[in-house]
Amino acid sequence: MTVRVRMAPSPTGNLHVGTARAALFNWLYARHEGGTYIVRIDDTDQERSTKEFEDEILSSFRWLGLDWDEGVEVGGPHGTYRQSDRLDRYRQVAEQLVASGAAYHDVRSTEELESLRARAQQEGKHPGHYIRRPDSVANEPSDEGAIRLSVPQDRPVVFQDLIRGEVSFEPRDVDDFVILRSNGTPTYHLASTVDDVDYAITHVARGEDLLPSTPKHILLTRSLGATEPTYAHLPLLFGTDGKKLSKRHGATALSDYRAMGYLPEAVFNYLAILGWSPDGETTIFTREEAIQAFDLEEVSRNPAAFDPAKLEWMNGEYIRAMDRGQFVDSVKPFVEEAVGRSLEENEWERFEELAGLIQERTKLLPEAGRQAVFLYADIDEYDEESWAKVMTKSGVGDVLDMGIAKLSSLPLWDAASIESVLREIPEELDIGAGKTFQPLRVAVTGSSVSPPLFESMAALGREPTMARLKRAREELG
RNA sequence: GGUCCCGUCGUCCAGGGGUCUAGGACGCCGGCCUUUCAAGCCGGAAACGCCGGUUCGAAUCCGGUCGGGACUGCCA
Repeated sequence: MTVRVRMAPSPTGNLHVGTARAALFNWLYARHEGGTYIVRIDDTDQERSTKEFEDEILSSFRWLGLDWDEGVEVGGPHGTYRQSDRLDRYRQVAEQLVASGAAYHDVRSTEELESLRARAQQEGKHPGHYIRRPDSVANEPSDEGAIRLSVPQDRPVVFQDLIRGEVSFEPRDVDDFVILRSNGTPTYHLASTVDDVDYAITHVARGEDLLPSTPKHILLTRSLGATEPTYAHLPLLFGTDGKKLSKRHGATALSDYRAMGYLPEAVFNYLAILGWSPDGETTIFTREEAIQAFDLEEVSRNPAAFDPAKLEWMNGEYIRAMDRGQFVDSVKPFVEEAVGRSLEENEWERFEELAGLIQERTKLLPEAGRQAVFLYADIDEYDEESWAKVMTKSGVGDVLDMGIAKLSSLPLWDAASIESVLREIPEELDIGAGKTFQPLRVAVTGSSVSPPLFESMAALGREPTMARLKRAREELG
Protein backbone atom coordinates (compact mmCIF):
# COMPACT_ATOMS: atom_id res chain seq x y z
CA MET A 1 0.00 0.00 0.00
CA THR A 2 1.39 3.36 -0.92
CA VAL A 3 1.84 5.87 1.83
CA ARG A 4 -0.62 8.76 1.93
CA VAL A 5 0.00 11.48 4.47
CA ARG A 6 -1.60 14.84 4.92
CA MET A 7 -1.26 18.20 6.53
CA ALA A 8 -4.51 19.83 7.52
CA PRO A 9 -3.98 23.37 8.73
CA SER A 10 -6.78 25.49 10.10
CA PRO A 11 -6.80 28.90 8.45
CA THR A 12 -7.39 30.67 11.73
CA GLY A 13 -3.97 32.30 11.95
CA ASN A 14 -0.60 32.53 10.26
CA LEU A 15 1.44 29.39 9.75
CA HIS A 16 3.10 28.71 13.09
CA VAL A 17 6.63 27.33 13.06
CA GLY A 18 5.36 24.28 14.96
CA THR A 19 2.80 23.57 12.28
CA ALA A 20 5.43 24.14 9.64
CA ARG A 21 7.64 21.55 11.26
CA ALA A 22 4.80 19.03 11.40
CA ALA A 23 4.18 19.69 7.72
CA LEU A 24 7.87 19.24 7.03
CA PHE A 25 7.98 15.84 8.74
CA ASN A 26 4.91 14.68 6.86
CA TRP A 27 6.42 15.87 3.62
CA LEU A 28 9.76 14.21 4.33
CA TYR A 29 8.03 10.97 5.15
CA ALA A 30 5.96 11.04 1.97
CA ARG A 31 9.00 11.84 -0.15
CA HIS A 32 11.12 9.22 1.56
CA GLU A 33 8.48 6.56 1.06
CA GLY A 34 7.62 7.66 -2.44
CA GLY A 35 4.13 8.32 -1.16
CA THR A 36 1.58 11.05 -1.62
CA TYR A 37 1.58 14.28 0.35
CA ILE A 38 -1.78 15.94 0.68
CA VAL A 39 -2.76 19.39 1.90
CA ARG A 40 -6.30 19.86 3.05
CA ILE A 41 -7.92 22.83 4.72
CA ASP A 42 -9.58 22.22 8.07
CA ASP A 43 -11.94 25.15 8.18
CA THR A 44 -14.79 23.80 10.27
CA ASP A 45 -14.31 26.75 12.57
CA GLN A 46 -16.10 29.11 10.26
CA GLU A 47 -16.02 31.97 12.71
CA ARG A 48 -12.27 32.25 12.75
CA SER A 49 -11.25 30.88 9.37
CA THR A 50 -10.31 33.36 6.68
CA LYS A 51 -9.15 33.21 3.09
CA GLU A 52 -6.23 35.51 3.95
CA PHE A 53 -4.84 33.08 6.47
CA GLU A 54 -5.35 30.23 4.06
CA ASP A 55 -3.37 32.05 1.38
CA GLU A 56 -0.67 32.94 3.85
CA ILE A 57 -0.34 29.35 5.02
CA LEU A 58 -0.18 27.91 1.52
CA SER A 59 2.34 30.45 0.38
CA SER A 60 4.49 29.71 3.42
CA PHE A 61 4.39 26.02 2.57
CA ARG A 62 5.52 26.77 -0.94
CA TRP A 63 8.23 29.11 0.26
CA LEU A 64 9.59 26.31 2.44
CA GLY A 65 9.53 24.04 -0.56
CA LEU A 66 6.83 21.69 0.74
CA ASP A 67 5.00 21.01 -2.46
CA TRP A 68 1.95 18.77 -2.30
CA ASP A 69 0.73 16.15 -4.74
CA GLU A 70 -2.91 16.34 -3.95
CA GLY A 71 -5.15 18.82 -2.22
CA VAL A 72 -6.33 22.35 -2.16
CA GLU A 73 -5.35 24.39 -5.23
CA VAL A 74 -3.64 21.45 -6.93
CA GLY A 75 -6.71 19.20 -7.00
CA GLY A 76 -7.04 15.45 -6.88
CA PRO A 77 -9.68 12.76 -6.84
CA HIS A 78 -11.31 13.90 -3.61
CA GLY A 79 -13.03 17.16 -4.43
CA THR A 80 -11.87 20.50 -3.13
CA TYR A 81 -9.98 19.26 -0.06
CA ARG A 82 -11.75 21.90 1.94
CA GLN A 83 -13.94 20.87 4.83
CA SER A 84 -16.40 23.68 4.43
CA ASP A 85 -17.38 22.09 1.12
CA ARG A 86 -18.14 18.76 2.76
CA LEU A 87 -20.58 19.70 5.46
CA ASP A 88 -23.29 17.49 4.02
CA ARG A 89 -20.98 14.53 4.02
CA TYR A 90 -20.17 14.94 7.72
CA ARG A 91 -23.81 15.40 8.62
CA GLN A 92 -24.72 12.30 6.68
CA VAL A 93 -22.02 10.29 8.45
CA ALA A 94 -23.22 11.50 11.83
CA GLU A 95 -26.82 10.52 11.09
CA GLN A 96 -25.69 7.17 9.81
CA LEU A 97 -23.84 6.57 13.07
CA VAL A 98 -26.99 7.44 14.99
CA ALA A 99 -28.96 5.03 12.86
CA SER A 100 -26.49 2.25 13.51
CA GLY A 101 -26.60 2.94 17.23
CA ALA A 102 -22.98 4.02 17.44
CA ALA A 103 -23.93 7.61 18.20
CA TYR A 104 -26.86 9.42 19.77
CA HIS A 105 -28.54 12.76 19.98
CA ASP A 106 -27.88 14.56 23.21
CA VAL A 107 -30.19 17.32 24.37
CA ARG A 108 -28.63 17.85 27.75
CA SER A 109 -27.87 21.40 28.72
CA THR A 110 -24.41 22.79 29.32
CA GLU A 111 -25.25 23.00 33.01
CA GLU A 112 -26.14 19.35 33.20
CA LEU A 113 -22.92 18.38 31.49
CA GLU A 114 -20.91 20.61 33.72
CA SER A 115 -22.31 19.07 36.82
CA LEU A 116 -21.50 15.62 35.49
CA ARG A 117 -17.92 16.70 34.96
CA ALA A 118 -17.73 18.28 38.38
CA ARG A 119 -19.02 15.10 39.96
CA ALA A 120 -16.44 12.98 38.15
CA GLN A 121 -13.66 15.31 39.23
CA GLN A 122 -14.78 15.23 42.83
CA GLU A 123 -14.65 11.49 42.73
CA GLY A 124 -11.14 11.62 41.30
CA LYS A 125 -12.26 10.33 37.95
CA HIS A 126 -11.66 11.52 34.44
CA PRO A 127 -13.88 14.58 33.83
CA GLY A 128 -15.65 12.88 30.96
CA HIS A 129 -16.37 9.78 33.01
CA TYR A 130 -20.10 10.40 33.32
CA ILE A 131 -20.61 11.88 29.87
CA ARG A 132 -22.43 8.83 28.54
CA ARG A 133 -25.60 7.98 26.71
CA PRO A 134 -28.44 8.70 29.13
CA ASP A 135 -30.38 5.48 29.52
CA SER A 136 -33.87 6.95 29.49
CA VAL A 137 -35.40 9.69 27.36
CA ALA A 138 -32.53 10.46 25.03
CA ASN A 139 -32.72 7.07 23.44
CA GLU A 140 -35.77 8.29 21.61
CA PRO A 141 -35.10 9.27 18.01
CA SER A 142 -34.67 13.00 17.79
CA ASP A 143 -33.51 15.81 15.60
CA GLU A 144 -32.59 17.93 18.53
CA GLY A 145 -29.30 18.48 20.22
CA ALA A 146 -25.76 17.55 19.41
CA ILE A 147 -24.66 14.11 18.32
CA ARG A 148 -22.20 12.21 20.46
CA LEU A 149 -20.31 9.06 19.71
CA SER A 150 -21.09 6.34 22.18
CA VAL A 151 -17.76 5.07 23.44
CA PRO A 152 -17.78 1.28 23.90
CA GLN A 153 -16.77 0.51 27.46
CA ASP A 154 -15.76 -3.08 26.95
CA ARG A 155 -12.06 -2.75 26.20
CA PRO A 156 -9.17 -0.33 26.10
CA VAL A 157 -8.09 1.48 22.98
CA VAL A 158 -4.56 0.41 22.19
CA PHE A 159 -2.41 1.49 19.31
CA GLN A 160 1.20 1.48 18.18
CA ASP A 161 2.49 4.99 17.82
CA LEU A 162 5.42 5.13 15.42
CA ILE A 163 7.30 7.47 17.72
CA ARG A 164 6.05 6.50 21.16
CA GLY A 165 5.42 2.81 20.89
CA GLU A 166 2.34 1.28 22.43
CA VAL A 167 -0.13 3.76 23.87
CA SER A 168 -3.25 2.67 25.65
CA PHE A 169 -6.37 4.41 26.95
CA GLU A 170 -9.05 2.98 29.20
CA PRO A 171 -12.51 3.56 27.76
CA ARG A 172 -13.77 5.04 31.01
CA ASP A 173 -11.32 7.88 30.44
CA VAL A 174 -12.76 8.68 27.04
CA ASP A 175 -15.96 10.66 27.15
CA ASP A 176 -18.79 10.39 24.66
CA PHE A 177 -17.59 13.29 22.59
CA VAL A 178 -19.60 15.51 20.30
CA ILE A 179 -19.20 14.80 16.62
CA LEU A 180 -21.96 17.04 15.27
CA ARG A 181 -22.89 20.27 16.97
CA SER A 182 -26.51 21.16 17.58
CA ASN A 183 -26.23 23.69 14.79
CA GLY A 184 -25.49 20.83 12.40
CA THR A 185 -21.79 21.53 11.87
CA PRO A 186 -19.15 18.87 12.44
CA THR A 187 -16.53 19.08 15.15
CA TYR A 188 -12.87 18.73 14.36
CA HIS A 189 -12.95 15.10 15.46
CA LEU A 190 -15.61 14.15 12.97
CA ALA A 191 -14.49 16.19 9.99
CA SER A 192 -10.87 15.24 10.39
CA THR A 193 -11.40 11.51 10.75
CA VAL A 194 -14.02 11.32 8.02
CA ASP A 195 -11.58 13.05 5.71
CA ASP A 196 -8.77 10.75 6.72
CA VAL A 197 -10.97 7.79 5.90
CA ASP A 198 -12.35 9.22 2.67
CA TYR A 199 -8.95 10.31 1.44
CA ALA A 200 -7.42 6.97 2.39
CA ILE A 201 -4.77 8.46 4.64
CA THR A 202 -2.36 5.77 5.79
CA HIS A 203 -0.22 7.69 8.29
CA VAL A 204 -1.09 10.58 10.54
CA ALA A 205 1.89 12.47 11.92
CA ARG A 206 0.74 15.33 14.10
CA GLY A 207 1.55 17.21 17.27
CA GLU A 208 1.62 15.43 20.57
CA ASP A 209 -1.11 17.74 21.78
CA LEU A 210 -3.50 15.52 19.84
CA LEU A 211 -2.42 12.32 21.55
CA PRO A 212 -5.35 12.41 24.00
CA SER A 213 -7.74 12.79 21.06
CA THR A 214 -6.38 9.77 19.28
CA PRO A 215 -8.57 7.14 20.97
CA LYS A 216 -11.56 9.20 19.86
CA HIS A 217 -10.36 9.22 16.29
CA ILE A 218 -9.64 5.52 16.35
CA LEU A 219 -13.07 4.69 17.73
CA LEU A 220 -14.73 6.95 15.20
CA THR A 221 -12.77 5.43 12.36
CA ARG A 222 -13.71 1.95 13.43
CA SER A 223 -17.38 2.77 13.76
CA LEU A 224 -17.16 4.02 10.20
CA GLY A 225 -16.14 0.50 9.30
CA ALA A 226 -12.62 1.54 8.43
CA THR A 227 -9.18 0.76 9.82
CA GLU A 228 -7.37 3.55 11.56
CA PRO A 229 -4.18 4.97 10.06
CA THR A 230 -0.81 4.55 11.71
CA TYR A 231 -0.21 7.41 14.10
CA ALA A 232 3.00 9.22 14.91
CA HIS A 233 2.80 11.89 17.57
CA LEU A 234 5.48 14.51 17.13
CA PRO A 235 7.07 16.22 20.12
CA LEU A 236 5.97 19.79 20.66
CA LEU A 237 8.03 22.90 20.10
CA PHE A 238 8.92 25.19 22.99
CA GLY A 239 10.80 28.38 23.56
CA THR A 240 14.33 28.23 24.95
CA ASP A 241 12.90 28.76 28.42
CA GLY A 242 10.98 25.50 28.20
CA LYS A 243 7.65 27.28 27.94
CA LYS A 244 5.26 26.92 25.09
CA LEU A 245 6.49 28.82 22.06
CA SER A 246 4.70 32.14 21.98
CA LYS A 247 5.08 35.74 20.92
CA ARG A 248 7.26 36.33 23.94
CA HIS A 249 9.98 34.27 22.31
CA GLY A 250 9.92 36.44 19.23
CA ALA A 251 8.44 35.49 15.93
CA THR A 252 6.21 32.44 15.76
CA ALA A 253 4.91 32.81 12.23
CA LEU A 254 6.93 31.29 9.46
CA SER A 255 6.31 34.37 7.33
CA ASP A 256 8.05 36.49 9.95
CA TYR A 257 11.24 34.57 9.34
CA ARG A 258 10.87 35.05 5.65
CA ALA A 259 10.49 38.78 6.19
CA MET A 260 13.49 38.91 8.50
CA GLY A 261 15.71 37.65 5.72
CA TYR A 262 15.99 33.98 6.45
CA LEU A 263 16.57 31.61 3.57
CA PRO A 264 13.98 28.88 3.06
CA GLU A 265 16.71 26.23 2.86
CA ALA A 266 18.05 27.29 6.24
CA VAL A 267 14.63 27.31 7.86
CA PHE A 268 13.92 23.93 6.34
CA ASN A 269 17.17 22.53 7.67
CA TYR A 270 16.70 24.03 11.11
CA LEU A 271 13.14 22.82 11.48
CA ALA A 272 14.20 19.35 10.42
CA ILE A 273 16.85 19.24 13.09
CA LEU A 274 14.35 19.96 15.82
CA GLY A 275 13.46 16.45 16.83
CA TRP A 276 15.43 14.58 14.27
CA SER A 277 18.89 14.20 12.79
CA PRO A 278 20.19 12.01 10.02
CA ASP A 279 22.97 10.52 12.13
CA GLY A 280 23.61 12.49 15.28
CA GLU A 281 26.69 14.16 13.82
CA THR A 282 25.47 16.08 10.83
CA THR A 283 23.57 19.29 11.36
CA ILE A 284 23.71 20.83 7.90
CA PHE A 285 22.18 18.84 5.10
CA THR A 286 20.23 19.28 1.89
CA ARG A 287 16.60 18.44 1.29
CA GLU A 288 17.66 15.43 -0.72
CA GLU A 289 19.84 14.14 2.08
CA ALA A 290 17.00 14.64 4.52
CA ILE A 291 14.56 12.80 2.30
CA GLN A 292 17.03 10.00 1.90
CA ALA A 293 17.61 9.55 5.63
CA PHE A 294 14.27 10.47 7.12
CA ASP A 295 12.15 8.07 9.08
CA LEU A 296 9.25 8.87 11.41
CA GLU A 297 10.36 6.15 13.78
CA GLU A 298 13.61 7.99 14.37
CA VAL A 299 11.96 11.20 15.45
CA SER A 300 12.77 12.10 19.03
CA ARG A 301 10.15 11.76 21.75
CA ASN A 302 11.32 14.83 23.62
CA PRO A 303 9.91 18.27 23.13
CA ALA A 304 12.35 20.60 21.39
CA ALA A 305 13.22 24.20 22.11
CA PHE A 306 13.20 26.56 19.18
CA ASP A 307 16.51 28.41 19.43
CA PRO A 308 16.67 31.56 17.28
CA ALA A 309 20.44 31.86 17.80
CA LYS A 310 21.09 28.51 16.16
CA LEU A 311 18.74 29.29 13.31
CA GLU A 312 20.65 32.51 12.72
CA TRP A 313 23.97 30.72 12.68
CA MET A 314 22.57 28.21 10.23
CA ASN A 315 21.25 30.96 8.01
CA GLY A 316 24.75 32.44 7.92
CA GLU A 317 26.09 29.07 6.84
CA TYR A 318 23.63 28.97 3.97
CA ILE A 319 24.34 32.55 2.96
CA ARG A 320 28.06 31.92 2.85
CA ALA A 321 27.47 28.81 0.79
CA MET A 322 25.62 30.71 -1.94
CA ASP A 323 27.45 31.56 -5.11
CA ARG A 324 28.14 35.21 -5.73
CA GLY A 325 25.38 35.83 -8.24
CA GLN A 326 22.82 34.13 -6.07
CA PHE A 327 23.85 36.21 -3.12
CA VAL A 328 23.67 39.48 -5.02
CA ASP A 329 20.25 38.62 -6.36
CA SER A 330 18.77 37.66 -3.02
CA VAL A 331 20.17 40.67 -1.32
CA LYS A 332 19.20 43.34 -3.85
CA PRO A 333 15.78 44.16 -2.42
CA PHE A 334 17.29 44.54 1.04
CA VAL A 335 20.02 46.85 -0.19
CA GLU A 336 17.51 49.05 -1.98
CA GLU A 337 15.37 49.10 1.09
CA ALA A 338 18.30 50.21 3.22
CA VAL A 339 19.28 52.89 0.71
CA GLY A 340 15.71 54.05 0.33
CA ARG A 341 15.50 53.98 -3.44
CA SER A 342 16.06 51.63 -6.32
CA LEU A 343 19.54 51.46 -7.78
CA GLU A 344 20.76 51.78 -11.34
CA GLU A 345 22.64 49.05 -13.13
CA ASN A 346 25.96 50.88 -12.85
CA GLU A 347 25.46 51.41 -9.16
CA TRP A 348 25.23 47.69 -8.66
CA GLU A 349 28.73 47.34 -9.99
CA ARG A 350 29.98 49.06 -6.89
CA PHE A 351 28.08 46.65 -4.73
CA GLU A 352 29.42 43.69 -6.63
CA GLU A 353 32.96 44.84 -5.95
CA LEU A 354 32.28 44.40 -2.28
CA ALA A 355 29.78 41.57 -2.48
CA GLY A 356 32.16 38.83 -1.44
CA LEU A 357 33.32 40.69 1.62
CA ILE A 358 29.76 41.54 2.58
CA GLN A 359 28.56 38.01 2.03
CA GLU A 360 31.03 36.67 4.57
CA ARG A 361 29.65 39.08 7.11
CA THR A 362 25.97 38.42 6.58
CA LYS A 363 23.80 36.15 8.66
CA LEU A 364 20.50 37.75 7.76
CA LEU A 365 19.84 39.21 4.33
CA PRO A 366 18.99 42.73 5.59
CA GLU A 367 22.40 42.99 7.22
CA ALA A 368 23.90 43.14 3.77
CA GLY A 369 21.86 46.25 3.11
CA ARG A 370 23.17 47.91 6.22
CA GLN A 371 26.73 47.14 5.23
CA ALA A 372 26.26 48.57 1.77
CA VAL A 373 24.33 51.79 2.39
CA PHE A 374 27.45 53.86 2.68
CA LEU A 375 28.10 53.19 -1.00
CA TYR A 376 25.00 55.01 -2.09
CA ALA A 377 23.85 57.42 0.55
CA ASP A 378 25.80 60.26 2.06
CA ILE A 379 26.33 59.98 5.75
CA ASP A 380 23.44 61.68 7.53
CA GLU A 381 24.95 61.29 10.90
CA TYR A 382 27.84 59.24 12.11
CA ASP A 383 27.10 56.30 14.29
CA GLU A 384 27.14 57.90 17.70
CA GLU A 385 28.93 55.14 19.51
CA SER A 386 31.56 54.82 16.80
CA TRP A 387 32.25 58.52 16.77
CA ALA A 388 32.59 58.64 20.53
CA LYS A 389 34.86 55.65 20.56
CA VAL A 390 37.28 56.55 17.78
CA MET A 391 36.92 60.16 16.67
CA THR A 392 37.36 61.83 20.03
CA LYS A 393 40.82 60.40 20.57
CA SER A 394 43.85 62.61 20.16
CA GLY A 395 45.74 62.52 16.89
CA VAL A 396 42.69 61.76 14.79
CA GLY A 397 43.02 65.05 12.95
CA ASP A 398 46.56 64.25 11.92
CA VAL A 399 45.53 60.87 10.65
CA LEU A 400 42.79 62.37 8.52
CA ASP A 401 45.08 65.08 7.19
CA MET A 402 47.67 62.57 6.18
CA GLY A 403 45.09 60.31 4.65
CA ILE A 404 43.72 63.15 2.57
CA ALA A 405 47.18 64.19 1.46
CA LYS A 406 48.34 60.74 0.49
CA LEU A 407 45.14 59.75 -1.23
CA SER A 408 44.74 62.92 -3.26
CA SER A 409 47.95 62.27 -5.15
CA LEU A 410 47.23 58.63 -5.74
CA PRO A 411 47.48 57.85 -9.45
CA LEU A 412 45.48 54.63 -9.46
CA TRP A 413 42.31 54.26 -7.32
CA ASP A 414 42.16 50.65 -6.33
CA ALA A 415 42.31 48.77 -3.08
CA ALA A 416 45.96 47.77 -3.39
CA SER A 417 47.15 51.31 -4.14
CA ILE A 418 45.03 52.75 -1.39
CA GLU A 419 46.39 50.24 1.04
CA SER A 420 49.99 50.86 0.15
CA VAL A 421 49.86 54.61 0.81
CA LEU A 422 47.65 54.39 3.84
CA ARG A 423 49.96 51.86 5.43
CA GLU A 424 52.62 54.55 5.54
CA ILE A 425 50.60 56.54 8.05
CA PRO A 426 51.01 54.37 11.15
CA GLU A 427 54.70 54.07 10.37
CA GLU A 428 55.29 57.77 9.94
CA LEU A 429 53.19 58.69 12.92
CA ASP A 430 54.46 55.74 14.91
CA ILE A 431 51.01 54.73 16.04
CA GLY A 432 49.04 51.50 15.86
CA ALA A 433 47.20 50.31 12.82
CA GLY A 434 43.89 50.45 14.64
CA LYS A 435 44.46 54.03 15.59
CA THR A 436 44.88 55.02 12.01
CA PHE A 437 42.40 52.90 10.12
CA GLN A 438 39.47 53.23 12.49
CA PRO A 439 39.14 57.01 12.11
CA LEU A 440 39.36 56.63 8.35
CA ARG A 441 36.69 53.99 8.50
CA VAL A 442 34.30 56.11 10.50
CA ALA A 443 34.94 59.05 8.20
CA VAL A 444 34.21 57.06 5.08
CA THR A 445 31.48 54.66 6.17
CA GLY A 446 30.00 56.46 9.14
CA SER A 447 30.64 53.56 11.48
CA SER A 448 33.45 51.67 13.12
CA VAL A 449 31.89 48.48 11.83
CA SER A 450 32.07 48.04 8.08
CA PRO A 451 33.48 45.89 5.35
CA PRO A 452 37.29 46.07 5.03
CA LEU A 453 38.49 49.64 4.61
CA PHE A 454 40.63 49.67 1.48
CA GLU A 455 38.13 47.73 -0.56
CA SER A 456 35.35 49.92 0.75
CA MET A 457 37.17 53.08 -0.35
CA ALA A 458 37.88 51.59 -3.71
CA ALA A 459 34.27 50.63 -4.25
CA LEU A 460 33.00 54.00 -3.04
CA GLY A 461 35.16 55.84 -5.54
CA ARG A 462 37.72 58.57 -5.33
CA GLU A 463 35.53 61.67 -5.23
CA PRO A 464 33.07 60.54 -2.55
CA THR A 465 35.88 59.15 -0.44
CA MET A 466 37.84 62.37 -0.52
CA ALA A 467 34.72 64.39 0.20
CA ARG A 468 33.89 62.28 3.23
CA LEU A 469 37.40 62.47 4.61
CA LYS A 470 37.35 66.23 4.30
CA ARG A 471 33.96 66.52 5.84
CA ALA A 472 34.97 64.42 8.83
CA ARG A 473 38.06 66.56 9.21
CA GLU A 474 35.84 69.62 9.37
CA GLU A 475 33.49 68.04 11.86
CA LEU A 476 36.46 67.49 14.12
CA GLY A 477 37.04 71.24 14.16
C1' G B 1 -7.89 16.72 40.39
C1' G B 2 -7.93 12.91 36.23
C1' U B 3 -5.73 10.72 31.72
C1' C B 4 -1.66 10.46 28.60
C1' C B 5 3.35 11.80 27.08
C1' C B 6 8.40 13.11 28.28
C1' G B 7 13.13 13.33 31.38
C1' U B 8 21.63 12.93 28.38
C1' C B 9 25.72 19.60 28.44
C1' G B 10 22.07 26.34 28.89
C1' U B 11 19.80 24.53 23.83
C1' C B 12 19.31 20.77 19.59
C1' C B 13 20.85 15.91 18.16
C1' A B 14 23.81 11.04 19.04
C1' G B 15 24.66 6.89 22.32
C1' G B 16 19.57 1.78 23.72
C1' G B 17 23.93 -3.44 28.88
C1' G B 18 30.82 -3.34 28.62
C1' U B 19 34.63 0.25 23.36
C1' C B 20 31.13 6.32 27.93
C1' U B 21 37.35 9.25 31.65
C1' A B 22 29.43 10.10 27.32
C1' G B 23 30.23 12.12 20.98
C1' G B 24 28.68 16.25 17.30
C1' A B 25 26.29 21.21 16.63
C1' C B 26 24.58 26.22 18.48
C1' G B 27 25.62 29.35 22.42
C1' C B 28 29.32 30.69 26.15
C1' C B 29 34.69 31.49 27.78
C1' G B 30 40.00 31.89 26.29
C1' G B 31 43.65 32.15 22.34
C1' C B 32 45.38 32.70 17.17
C1' C B 33 44.53 35.55 12.70
C1' U B 34 43.53 40.85 12.08
C1' U B 35 42.49 47.93 10.15
C1' U B 36 36.82 47.18 12.57
C1' C B 37 33.07 43.47 12.31
C1' A B 38 32.42 38.79 10.70
C1' A B 39 34.42 34.26 8.91
C1' G B 40 38.21 30.69 9.89
C1' C B 41 41.53 27.90 13.14
C1' C B 42 43.00 26.08 18.15
C1' G B 43 41.65 25.18 23.18
C1' G B 44 38.12 25.19 27.46
C1' A B 45 33.90 24.96 30.85
C1' A B 46 29.37 22.32 30.43
C1' A B 47 24.82 16.69 30.97
C1' C B 48 23.03 10.84 31.89
C1' G B 49 16.86 14.33 37.68
C1' C B 50 16.73 11.17 42.23
C1' C B 51 16.21 6.32 44.84
C1' G B 52 15.97 1.31 44.61
C1' G B 53 16.23 -3.31 41.72
C1' U B 54 18.12 -6.82 37.74
C1' U B 55 23.27 -7.86 36.21
C1' C B 56 30.05 -9.61 36.79
C1' G B 57 28.83 -4.75 34.64
C1' A B 58 23.42 0.36 33.64
C1' A B 59 23.27 6.64 30.58
C1' U B 60 21.32 2.19 28.46
C1' C B 61 16.55 -2.86 31.28
C1' C B 62 12.61 -2.78 35.49
C1' G B 63 10.02 -0.30 39.56
C1' G B 64 9.23 3.89 42.32
C1' U B 65 9.85 8.93 43.10
C1' C B 66 10.45 13.83 41.70
C1' G B 67 10.08 17.27 37.81
C1' G B 68 8.18 19.14 33.12
C1' G B 69 4.42 19.11 29.32
C1' A B 70 -0.18 18.17 26.70
C1' C B 71 -5.19 17.24 27.07
C1' U B 72 -9.42 17.55 30.08
C1' G B 73 -15.08 22.46 25.17
C1' C B 74 -21.16 21.71 21.04
C1' C B 75 -11.90 25.18 19.66
C1' A B 76 -8.73 22.84 16.47
